[in-house]
Amino acid sequence: MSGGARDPGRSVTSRVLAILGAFDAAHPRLTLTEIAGRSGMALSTVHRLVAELESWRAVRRGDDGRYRVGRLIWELGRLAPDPLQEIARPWLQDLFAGTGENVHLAVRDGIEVRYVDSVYGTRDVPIVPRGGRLPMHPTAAGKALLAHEPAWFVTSYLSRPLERPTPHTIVEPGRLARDLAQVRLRGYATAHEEMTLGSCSAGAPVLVDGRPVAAVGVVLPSRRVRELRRLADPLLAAADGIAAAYRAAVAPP
Amino acid sequence: MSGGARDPGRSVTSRVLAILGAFDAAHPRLTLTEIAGRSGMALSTVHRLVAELESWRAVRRGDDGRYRVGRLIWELGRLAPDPLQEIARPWLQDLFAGTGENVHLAVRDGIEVRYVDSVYGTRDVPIVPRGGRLPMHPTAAGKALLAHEPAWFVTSYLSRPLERPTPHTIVEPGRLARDLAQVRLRGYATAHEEMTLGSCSAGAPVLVDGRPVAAVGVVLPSRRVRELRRLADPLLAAADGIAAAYRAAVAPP
DNA sequence: CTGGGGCTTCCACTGGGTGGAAGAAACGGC
DNA sequence: GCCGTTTCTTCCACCCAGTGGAAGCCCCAG
Repeated sequence: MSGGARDPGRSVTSRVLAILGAFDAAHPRLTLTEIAGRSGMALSTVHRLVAELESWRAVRRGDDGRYRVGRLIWELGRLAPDPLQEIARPWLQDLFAGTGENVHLAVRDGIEVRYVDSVYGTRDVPIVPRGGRLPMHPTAAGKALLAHEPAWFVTSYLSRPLERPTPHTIVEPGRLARDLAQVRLRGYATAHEEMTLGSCSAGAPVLVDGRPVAAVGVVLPSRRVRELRRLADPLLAAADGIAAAYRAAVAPP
Repeated sequence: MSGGARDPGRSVTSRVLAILGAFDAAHPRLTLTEIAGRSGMALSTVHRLVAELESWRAVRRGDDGRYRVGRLIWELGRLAPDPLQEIARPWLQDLFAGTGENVHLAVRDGIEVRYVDSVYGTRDVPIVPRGGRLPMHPTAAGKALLAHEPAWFVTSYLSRPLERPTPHTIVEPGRLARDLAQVRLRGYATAHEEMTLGSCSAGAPVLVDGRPVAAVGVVLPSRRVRELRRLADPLLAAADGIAAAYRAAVAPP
């Protein structure tokens, strides 16, 4: 460009993105003046660029005269992969590095847990393959998620016959409900040979705005059950770290 | 700009948006050359702009060398209100204009239906206020939605004691399941004084990729039950119209 | 070794971009 | 209803950032 550009060296592209970047979770509706202030540009420049963005429906002017993010961006946003996994990976790596145990990341899929990522060494415990799905109540990650689902979901989950992959699986609604209450209290769930004989695990929920977005888990051979306690702190730290990072991604500074 | 611009009159802003607009549901991953082709710009221009977009994380280069929509856009997309209501309104208006009956739009919220919009005249049937919530099984819109939820959801919904606001409410799991099968077959649901004595209704699901995104409904006073049949066609047309428009919004041309 | 497709870099040329300022419109206090 | 304040819109002289053709690079398949 040119003109009396007070700030030469700044590209038009960066200006356009600065305008879009002025919107965040804390400021989803902005006036022209606010956009100018937040993006550090002259009001008239913002005025012109915003008008063009509006004609492309990248932003939209509401009835209140304020601008919001528009439909074009909404549509494009759906094309981007959910960054959950990407955000979580470093924490999984750290957790694995710090403990040496097999760790994984899981999300709820209907009434099952889906294991979406894992970091593991050579420990001899069974690994659920990526994308693998299991019922929720016999797994630590599943219980961590279930414990934080809305009451109606938990109630309806408990009010049906539950699978029992091992004799240790908890299938009595009352006992399972008490277990879940315990999970909410402690902050993490455990499972002792409830899914597979020979291994136990712990799982902590990744809570974003109270919603269980995912769960982080560790698996150990049963003979080392006692060590689960030791793993609780790093596990919770990882889960909270992921939650904070995810929250930050959804609501940038 | 300037230079040998083959296409003077085109602003930088429009170029940036044309690049982003090159991505759609059918083309979520694009090479540089493809972006250039789809946006009608010189490769070198695209190269430079895309590099800058990447530095802002508006796009992102995958391991395969192709570009995808980036995190910035993903984050911004979450700030835009879901255009469902906006998309549906014209169809609701048309439906109301064509039938003269009170019509509404509803979505599922947990295990209830939430009425998010309505268009109504002076007909003397009770109106559910915007944002109002009701159980799913006694309402036509609720049954339209429920009928297309995944099996696990329906099963668990049916396997608990169901509220019975009127003596006509269907609460027997078997009968309700048969009713839902019927809904899937006919394409729309009906409710005869199942929620409120004195009024009946019909509801059709808005199906996008098989998912019940919303439901459109009409309410009549009970004495005019017979007219529900007559309303089925326009109702289904509206639901399909909304589905097509919503689908188009999620996956632009 | 050669051809080709996709990506990257370079650079002479130029017209689209800039922001201060003035004017219009909407708002709010009295 | 009047007037000061805030926000938005329009205008325009100035000029540098943007453009795209072309040449070079890299990798892979034949």
